[in-house]
Amino acid sequence: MKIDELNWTILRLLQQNARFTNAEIGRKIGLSSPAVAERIKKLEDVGVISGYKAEVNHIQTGYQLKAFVTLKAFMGKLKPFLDKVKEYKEVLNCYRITGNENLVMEVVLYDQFHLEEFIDRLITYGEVRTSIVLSNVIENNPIGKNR
Amino acid sequence: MKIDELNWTILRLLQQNARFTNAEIGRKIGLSSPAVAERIKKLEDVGVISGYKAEVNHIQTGYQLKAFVTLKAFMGKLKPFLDKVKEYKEVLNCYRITGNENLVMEVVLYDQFHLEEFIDRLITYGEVRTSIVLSNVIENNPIGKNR
DNA sequence: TTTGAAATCAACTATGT
DNA sequence: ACATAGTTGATTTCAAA
Repeated sequence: MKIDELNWTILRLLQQNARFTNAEIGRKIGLSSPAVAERIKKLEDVGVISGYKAEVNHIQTGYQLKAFVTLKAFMGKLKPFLDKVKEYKEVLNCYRITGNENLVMEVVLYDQFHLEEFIDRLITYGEVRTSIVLSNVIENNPIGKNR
Repeated sequence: MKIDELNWTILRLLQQNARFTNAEIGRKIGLSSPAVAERIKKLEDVGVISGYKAEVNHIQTGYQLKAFVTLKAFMGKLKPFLDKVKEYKEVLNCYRITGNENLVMEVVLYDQFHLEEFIDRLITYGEVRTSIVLSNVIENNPIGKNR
């Protein structure tokens, strides 16, 4: 799909705040609210916009720690783990990756005891590397037209 | 803030689809729409819900590659990079982390040439490790009450 | 429950092929 | 002449008081 300048602006705005009304967006880009609605609907239909999500502050919900955990699966252990990981509520995202490790997971945890217990669940499947998040340098930078 | 069962359900629903109306949510959990509105407003005020974001499919927008890139900064190069990275449109998220590396970045790229050019920008600041994302095992699993 | 605002739908208009 | 993208105004639905 062709994404023109106006659509890029709409995408940027909705990535910043999905609750902008069509009228507000229209005011910013110089279109009527039905025209904006039409453009957004098309972006949704084509799959450029795949959904609208509330962003939850994990610390406010009691998850004090966030971490990136990689797994280098033992021989024959990757498939079983791919099934198992779906049951882990702590895992926000899990990706297959190239390189020395097979998977990287973004996880939230209550505290260091929770982290320890979580790692214990993984070590039967492979080598585990854990990087605890200290701070956010950039968070949810909207995708835009670049270069 | 105390988050009861109903609020956890509301959070789960809004993380799946931020466009549920108060009435729809109310129907699912057996509350009136104003009651739901009041609960959501409190979750927002307290900061449990920090925003509502449109989710954009990066492949549909022309970014064929997604990767995790870590940086182990050279002596004295971390601070300069923390300033510089804010200018990089490819970087969706960037976190300070514990461990051998200082930073992990989630980036989107047009193609392997773009990736090469991006890495070239980083190598003056430190050691770079790149893991290209092959597939999503778990994507945007909502935070919930667990264990 | 009521009020105001916003989304939706219909009909019409302008522009470009 | 037809297709595409936009406006305007009426109706319905939603959210805020």
